Amino acid sequence: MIRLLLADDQALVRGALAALLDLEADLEVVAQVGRGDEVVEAARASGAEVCLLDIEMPGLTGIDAAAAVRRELPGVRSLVVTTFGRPGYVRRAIEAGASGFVVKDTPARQLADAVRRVHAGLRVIDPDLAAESLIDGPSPLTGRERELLTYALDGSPVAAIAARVHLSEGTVRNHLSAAIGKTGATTRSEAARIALDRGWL
Amino acid sequence: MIRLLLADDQALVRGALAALLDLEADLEVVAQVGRGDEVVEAARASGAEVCLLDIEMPGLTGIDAAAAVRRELPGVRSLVVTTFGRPGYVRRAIEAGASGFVVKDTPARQLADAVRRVHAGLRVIDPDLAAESLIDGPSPLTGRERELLTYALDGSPVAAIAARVHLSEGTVRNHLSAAIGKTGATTRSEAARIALDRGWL
DNA sequence: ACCTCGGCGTGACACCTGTCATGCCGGCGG
DNA sequence: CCGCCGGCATGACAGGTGTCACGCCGAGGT
Repeated sequence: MIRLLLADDQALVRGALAALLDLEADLEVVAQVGRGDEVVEAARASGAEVCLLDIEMPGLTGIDAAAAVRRELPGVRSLVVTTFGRPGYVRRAIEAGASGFVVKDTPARQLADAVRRVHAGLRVIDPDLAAESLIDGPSPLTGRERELLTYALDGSPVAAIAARVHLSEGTVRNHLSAAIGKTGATTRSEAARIALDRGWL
Repeated sequence: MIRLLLADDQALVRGALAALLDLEADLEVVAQVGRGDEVVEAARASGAEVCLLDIEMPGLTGIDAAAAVRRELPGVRSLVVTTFGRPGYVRRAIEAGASGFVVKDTPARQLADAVRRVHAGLRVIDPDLAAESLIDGPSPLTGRERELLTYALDGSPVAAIAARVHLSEGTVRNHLSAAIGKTGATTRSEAARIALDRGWL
């Protein structure tokens, strides 16, 4: 009997996944949480062996939660399940100590197998995403560039960003210009969108 | 026995919802599709009585699919289930003839009840969203404004948008300026993001 | 110690962008 | 019929934006 923890902020999806996995004779969902920062505590309390983690969660992302599980509960394995197949996510999830990475549009029947493989100590990674994450490599953005791009995501004017990070407008423009070059974009909004798509933020 | 059709582009979520709803004694999932433009045909072939429709789907949105069901199969009711609780979505879903609107972070056990209510001819609408969609009213954007905003979503320069719709750059700037005023934004990217959040696009 | 290199920060310049005043056109009520 | 209004289109002007050349500093390599 494999003991499972489910973490997803959408209650409907969480409950539905629980129903799906409980149908398997050798799987048992022993805990469900809706926030990333509740994962470690719930896993410890319930004695979970495998954690199914969504990335987009309040409190802590699924990737950071996987790192926390790795650190606090070394025997527990993590399987990251997410909506968005962003190449950078795969890399970061694996570096954080996750044993597997699956996107939400894989067939439902494969999920239980993925859980079993992870529990057995194997790695499970979506092959398309693995290839994609290899070809475009790790994020080329520097720390400042990444930070300023996240502020630029909502289309804020340069002046607002400059004030927020206590920098000259010229400096902000310069970092963003570098990011525009590295993403192949022509405006900072486009650069921010591209970086987000690739999981660089 | 209520006959259900499930439409969601994420196979994992679709399968999980099927598992969840099949647990109910009086519900039966008779069809599953991953595209909006397959809904009507599958509903007809399977004799579904209620359609559970996600909004974000390839081919046709869940809202447009609800309208198509309304038109082609008048006896069949639609329940829209979506990730994003955007006020404009509720209004448009109801106008399209959907009988219910539920967001994906409602508790799983309430979903079956929502299906039963819709099947019985009642309306099921998330109360918070209903209130929100009333206070900020329908979209104040004109046709052109909405069109140009969608093109501005990815941060394209004005020149690119102007070329795409065969208009002068000045005209494009003017429409976008109007949209900026109506959304309370200060840049077109911000305006596009706000309009998207409210379901105006 | 010296050099080099990459990240960071700054200001000047050319260009793009948002605002405004203006005009055209179709629909609607007096 | 006529005036009025709202949507659409355009160009001029002021201000915001991306690019560039430059300088500073700390981390390796020689």
